[in-house]
Amino acid sequence: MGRMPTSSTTATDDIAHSGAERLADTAVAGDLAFLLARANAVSIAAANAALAEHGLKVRQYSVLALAADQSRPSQRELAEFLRLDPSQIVALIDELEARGFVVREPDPTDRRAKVVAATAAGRRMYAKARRTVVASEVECFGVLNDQERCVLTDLLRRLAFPAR
Amino acid sequence: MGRMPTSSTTATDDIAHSGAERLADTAVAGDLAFLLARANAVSIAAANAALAEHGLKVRQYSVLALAADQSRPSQRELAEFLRLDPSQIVALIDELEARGFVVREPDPTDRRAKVVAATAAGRRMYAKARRTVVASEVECFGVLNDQERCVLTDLLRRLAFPAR
DNA sequence: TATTGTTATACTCTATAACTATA
DNA sequence: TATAGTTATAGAGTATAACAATA
Repeated sequence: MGRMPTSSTTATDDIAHSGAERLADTAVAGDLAFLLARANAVSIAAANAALAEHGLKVRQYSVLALAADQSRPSQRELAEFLRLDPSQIVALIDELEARGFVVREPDPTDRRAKVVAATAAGRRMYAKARRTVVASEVECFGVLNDQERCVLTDLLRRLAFPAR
Repeated sequence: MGRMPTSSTTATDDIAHSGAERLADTAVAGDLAFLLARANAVSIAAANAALAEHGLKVRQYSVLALAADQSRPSQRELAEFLRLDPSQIVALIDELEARGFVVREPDPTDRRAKVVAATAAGRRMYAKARRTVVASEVECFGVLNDQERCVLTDLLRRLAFPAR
């Protein structure tokens, strides 16, 4: 299924409208790729709505989260992990850096590489943003119980990081 | 998580590179929204690679599939079901119509609406495209067994079409 | 007054190739 | 010769508002 649009609707908006319901019995509606795409669209809409109050987009939030971790990722690692082109990472970090949330530090072991690290302000922003994202995920994924979310996490992890 | 890019890599490309592996233990990597986004990116890449030989994009394939069904969707229904803006549906159908795969028919019950129906050529193309898409899904979702795919379908359906 | 399809436009995201500095 | 980051740019996707025809 295609990349679905990031709607600006809030997580509480009604999402399956009457028109779409009539199509819910088609073969497409049972297709795993389609359901994955639509579920993702719902999830992104919820996360974007939650992050808007912090002036963050979901993409920047992901980078900030990885920078706020102790993992000290290089830009190349971020690109691979987030499945973005390295050239896209540049702008993403430029903006986070301009807002004082992350810094580029030289990698002592490879002078070509730059490590992305969160500043104190970045960690604070991440903590704040994370709370609203978690809240939005409760709305979004709360239709599943704890065990179901565990099962889903396991299944998705295997799809997201297929063994080579 | 952000909309992830549609890579033009084939489904058999190695997807979890060495760089990304180091980040696989971060909090982000266990986040449902992130895994959903990344699994979707993997799935889309596989489907796009499969559809390229038919000159179709995954978005057009979805519309064609729904038109080839007996469901006779209106453009508005397609928009809601696929979570696209109605204005995007126009160009999508324009192209499918120009290639002779679908036609816009007047809805006898509402003269504002247009029903999208597949032509014979459209149904043939859909049948052909479907075979390669199914094959690509085997590659993509084949890491799960039958039962796991069933469970995943159920869980995703509830996320994709949350009760109102 | 509201809805369907359409057009137009601005904006964001994505893909690609080239360049620099290091390895 | 290959890799990390960067720049530039063209193309695809997305969001928004307005319009004519119809309800």
